[in-house]
Amino acid sequence: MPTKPEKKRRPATLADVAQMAGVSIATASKALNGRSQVKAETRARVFAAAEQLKFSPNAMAQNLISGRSGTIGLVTHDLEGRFSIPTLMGAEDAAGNGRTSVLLCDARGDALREKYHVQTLLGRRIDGLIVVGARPDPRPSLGPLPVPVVYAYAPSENPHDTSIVTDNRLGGRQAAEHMLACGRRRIALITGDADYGAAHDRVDGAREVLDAAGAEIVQGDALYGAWSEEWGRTAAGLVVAQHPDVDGIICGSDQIARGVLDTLRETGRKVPDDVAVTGHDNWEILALNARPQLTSIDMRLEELGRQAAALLFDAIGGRADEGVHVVAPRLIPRASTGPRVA
Amino acid sequence: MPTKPEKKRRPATLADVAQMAGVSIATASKALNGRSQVKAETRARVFAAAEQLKFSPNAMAQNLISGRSGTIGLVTHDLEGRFSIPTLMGAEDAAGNGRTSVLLCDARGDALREKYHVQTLLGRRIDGLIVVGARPDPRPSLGPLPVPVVYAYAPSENPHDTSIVTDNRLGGRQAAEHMLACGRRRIALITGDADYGAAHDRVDGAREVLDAAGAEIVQGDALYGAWSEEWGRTAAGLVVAQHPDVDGIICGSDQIARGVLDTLRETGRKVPDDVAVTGHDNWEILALNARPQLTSIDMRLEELGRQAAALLFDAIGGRADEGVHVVAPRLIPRASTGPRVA
DNA sequence: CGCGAGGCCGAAAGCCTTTTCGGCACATTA
DNA sequence: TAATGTGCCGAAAAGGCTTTCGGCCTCGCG
Repeated sequence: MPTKPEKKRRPATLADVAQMAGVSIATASKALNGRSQVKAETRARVFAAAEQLKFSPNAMAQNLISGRSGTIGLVTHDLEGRFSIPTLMGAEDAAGNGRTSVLLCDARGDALREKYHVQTLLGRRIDGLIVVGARPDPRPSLGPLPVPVVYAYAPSENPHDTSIVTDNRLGGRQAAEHMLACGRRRIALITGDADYGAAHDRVDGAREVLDAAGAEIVQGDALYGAWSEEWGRTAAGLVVAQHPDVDGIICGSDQIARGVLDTLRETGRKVPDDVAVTGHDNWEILALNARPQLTSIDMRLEELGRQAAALLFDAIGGRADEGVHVVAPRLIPRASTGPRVA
Repeated sequence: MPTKPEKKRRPATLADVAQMAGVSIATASKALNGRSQVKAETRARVFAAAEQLKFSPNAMAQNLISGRSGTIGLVTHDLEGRFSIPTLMGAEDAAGNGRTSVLLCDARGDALREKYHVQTLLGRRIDGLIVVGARPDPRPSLGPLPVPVVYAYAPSENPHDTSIVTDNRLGGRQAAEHMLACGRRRIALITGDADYGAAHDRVDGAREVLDAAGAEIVQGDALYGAWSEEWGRTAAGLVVAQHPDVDGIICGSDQIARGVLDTLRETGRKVPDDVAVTGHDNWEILALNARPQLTSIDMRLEELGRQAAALLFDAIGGRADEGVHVVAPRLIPRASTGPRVA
């Protein structure tokens, strides 16, 4: 059946409420906002009228006065990506609990699109901006903007901007320390694309710990390749062929670790009895479905996002805190690591 | 150069531009908006002033007049989820190309939180609302709202709402037809949680095609279990033990398919020579890393999101199109299917 | 009874922009 | 010259709300 041409009923305004309650607009406003200069009985009348008219204050008008929009912009570069989403979640969470809403834009790694989005967001008078990167390497600064900016996951190249990132070096250390705690002494490092600073940071952290403990890094250095299971299988094949006595493999990602586990199983190594394996990212869909389930480094990205929002709110409140902040990851122990079984 | 002691550098307003250009506010507005009643030379002066002051019109004031906010709300229930994100991307894409921005809220499957978010979104005078579900089963309607609503991925229970979903039944048919095209005649169906309507829809679609072709469904019915690799391994073990002559397995998800592939390899079956396998969802991180790479049904969720936005814009424009719309999935052929090799 | 003190309420300004409409200056026509 | 156009521009209202400030009324106290 066709739509009934109902008269377009615009939403109730404060004036409507005031009229129904028999008071002035000013009084209605004060009543609804809890100002003290209204008699209790009057206030009740106003509330009743507002209720009946389903009045909800026009945020645009309110913001026009206050000069604040009660929104923050969230520009992401990787909406389909694994890493930006949890960050976004944390930020949305921190914002949603308050009175601010999130305007989302996806710039898809395109600087031009980013600029365009930032411009329209500024036109909407956002109170602040969070920029979520697609990968952890530093990115160009947006330059001075009329509102505070926080760079999350990917830090700004400008140290005077406010950034918050995950501590990849510490993640590497945690993996290595865990290996040592499991009694492993001949460790292989298999990681992804050497173009990623994060790959090196994780390796550096691990090497620092292993060197200090006098443990061996088989082949002397990490194996760089790709962030894929395929590379994990290949690299693990190399390692077990050339160093049959390897007893621990630290992987730069959970995908790589999945590949490593496959090769180990197919070459007859028991995990963790013969070889312990750690992943990185704690991507549960991979880590929990692995055989055995995968010990992994959780970057706590959601927490990162939450803190990004917290930093932003601080900056909006005038307490800017420039520089690069870090969120400590944590190791989630599962069945792929444990003591050696000789 | 006498600089005024500006205490707080608020963003430039139209009045500032007008003053600098030596014209009235009205003229400045008309100049910037391309109205015809301005002399070219005057217009140039205004533009120059705007440029210099970095003027960007206050969207809140504009919207206050027009009554439209130029924003749409996007309520998701599964921000970390695999399925809502592409839908959200498509919607963001469709909106971002126009002049509308997206206000994002995550309700986390909580109806109360959803209600709260919808309320604040309405306060912000969104022009429309998209609700993205976490799973494809029908969900309660939000009831009549002062703005158009489109339910994406999870349809509304109310057939008079506008919903858009993926065609799971067709997805099942596509998988089955592909199996037949590959010459398979003894097919097993392994799928996930029987609580999901989508699981049944996919099975029904497949059965319809297989029955029509007179092909055998081993064990007579689908095996329902969980959406996990573990279940895929287990179920595949059952199937090959009881029906050694199975030559095709249609899986309800890529995760299940991954598990199935593992078991097939470990029981010495060659894929696709002995058994062909299809997944569902085309989750590339799983499908592309599988051995062999996995043929899968792509639900085209991004397209679904785009169409959701398109439907919403239509409704905002007065051309509402109620009912449940479907997006056709498509099969992505990869190495896990192919002709039998006797 | 007079007077200051509060307690409540309402008129009006203001936020920033768009849009309507009236007015002014100049050119054209009768 | 007077009447009519035409092209540009500006005053002012509108949009919904908050806030300031002045005014009225009642009350308590001297």
